Order: sequence, then structure tokens, then C-alpha cells
Amino acid sequence: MVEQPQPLDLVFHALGDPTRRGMLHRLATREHTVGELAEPYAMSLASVSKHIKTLERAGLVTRRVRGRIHYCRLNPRPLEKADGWLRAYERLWDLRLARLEELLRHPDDPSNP
Amino acid sequence: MVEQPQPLDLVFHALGDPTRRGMLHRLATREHTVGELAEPYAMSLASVSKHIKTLERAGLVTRRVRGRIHYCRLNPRPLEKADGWLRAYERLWDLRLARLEELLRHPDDPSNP
DNA sequence: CGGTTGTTCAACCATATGGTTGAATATGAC
DNA sequence: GTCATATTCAACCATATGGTTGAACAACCG
Repeated sequence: MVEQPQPLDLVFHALGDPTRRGMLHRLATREHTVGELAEPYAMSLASVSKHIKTLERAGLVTRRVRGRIHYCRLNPRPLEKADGWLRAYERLWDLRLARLEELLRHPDDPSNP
Repeated sequence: MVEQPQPLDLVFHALGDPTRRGMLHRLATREHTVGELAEPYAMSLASVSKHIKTLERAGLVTRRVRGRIHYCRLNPRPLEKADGWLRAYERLWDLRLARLEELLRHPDDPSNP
């Protein structure tokens, strides 16, 4: 059974590293080249390249190559999916809280379990 | 330099696994025991125990032990933090989109860069 | 007490991850 | 063509991850 990872797996995994979140942070304002993305980090360019590839696999970054320069751009769609996943839970908690409040307000309401 | 992981790292890492997301999904509706959480998965109880510990380290699950039974409960706070992180980016993209639209609508507006 | 149930612990294993270095590739500049 | 620049590739390494098994621990049941 060779389960290939679901999209959400890749997105959340990509987000689980501060270096990659930092890159997304900078990409949120504008496009950057690989070199520019690497600049703030005390790590080899090869490492940065790997991080970018992780972001690409998650669909969070797209790359446009012009000459020897690679321009990276944020693709927010997968982040929206992740956010959607989280929001679904918010709705659930809200529901639970609402029920709890209701229960506290009207302890004898027969519609309460 | 022994960087200890930031809270967001732990949260996103915890979310990056379908088994753990599944557990959170079930925990969103109600408390579950370890055994109940393990039931849908074709994996050892020890493995499930590790997953739960990962969720606990991320602050997403709290445990109440009564007798030999461990009750697990969802703690939504870290998810809200994660959601907040994502929402911050949504705002940025919205801003960028708004600027782009403005630029397309009024190409000669001197307030446009 | 002894047996069963619920859960963890410890040791182990295979693979993934995040980093390195040095060589390779491709483009641009002279 | 030669040299420098931008980036990746390949090999390697240490540690983390996700899984296993078998033993241990704790608590309830008779």
C-alpha cells in the first residue's frame, strides 16, 4: 500500500518549518529570486533550493525561469484550502460553545441532551 | 545553537498527518478515549499513543486520566493561532489584488506606484 | 489473589528530513 | 572562448518520524 500524500499533508508539512514560513512571508509582498530568498538565512543555497522545492510540491510557490534567474511567486490557493480546513473546526467549536451556553442558560430545556 | 521548535512549528507539523487530522476531526465533536481514537486505524495502539502525544505537544489535545482510561479532548486555541497566521496572508493577498485592480482601473492614477 | 483491560514504555527498524559539500549546468558578460 | 553568476544535482550524514513488537504498569473484576 503506497499511500501517496494528500495535498493538505504537503501544505501543512511545508508550513511546519520556520524557514519556509519566512519565505512565504517575504513572497507575500512580492516575487523573489532564489538568491533573494536565500539571503536572510545562514544556510547553503542548495538547502534553500530544497525548501523551495518543498513549497512547490505543496503548490504554494510557482517558479518562472528567465535566463539563469528563477523567480518565485506565492500561490495562495493551497493556503486557502488549509484555512478552509481550519475554519470548518471553528464552526464546530462555535456550535459546541453555543450548545454549552444554551445548556447553562436553560438547564431544563428538554431539547438539550 | 539548539533551536527549540516554535509553537506554530509543532501545530503545523501535527496537522501534516492524515491520521492526526482524523483524530482531531473526531475530537471536534466530543471527547474520546485512546482506545476509541485508535479504533478506525489499522495500526498498533502504541502508534496511536505516539500520534496523540504529538497532538499534545502541539497543545491541540489535553488528556484527563480517570482510572486506567485516558480521555482526550480537543483544545482549539493553537488551531486558532494557526488560522490567524493564515488569515494574515489572506489580508496581504487581498491587498495585492486590490492594488492590482486599482491599477487596471485607473492606470494613470499618480498614487499608483 | 489472579486474570483481563487500557495504555504506555523501550527497543528496534525503515524511511524521510534538513543540512552539508563539491561538481554540474546554464546563462550572461567581456 | 573564458570567466563569473545563478541555480541545481548527487552523494553523503545526523537526526526525526512513523511504524512495529514485547514487556511493563495500572486499575477494574471476579
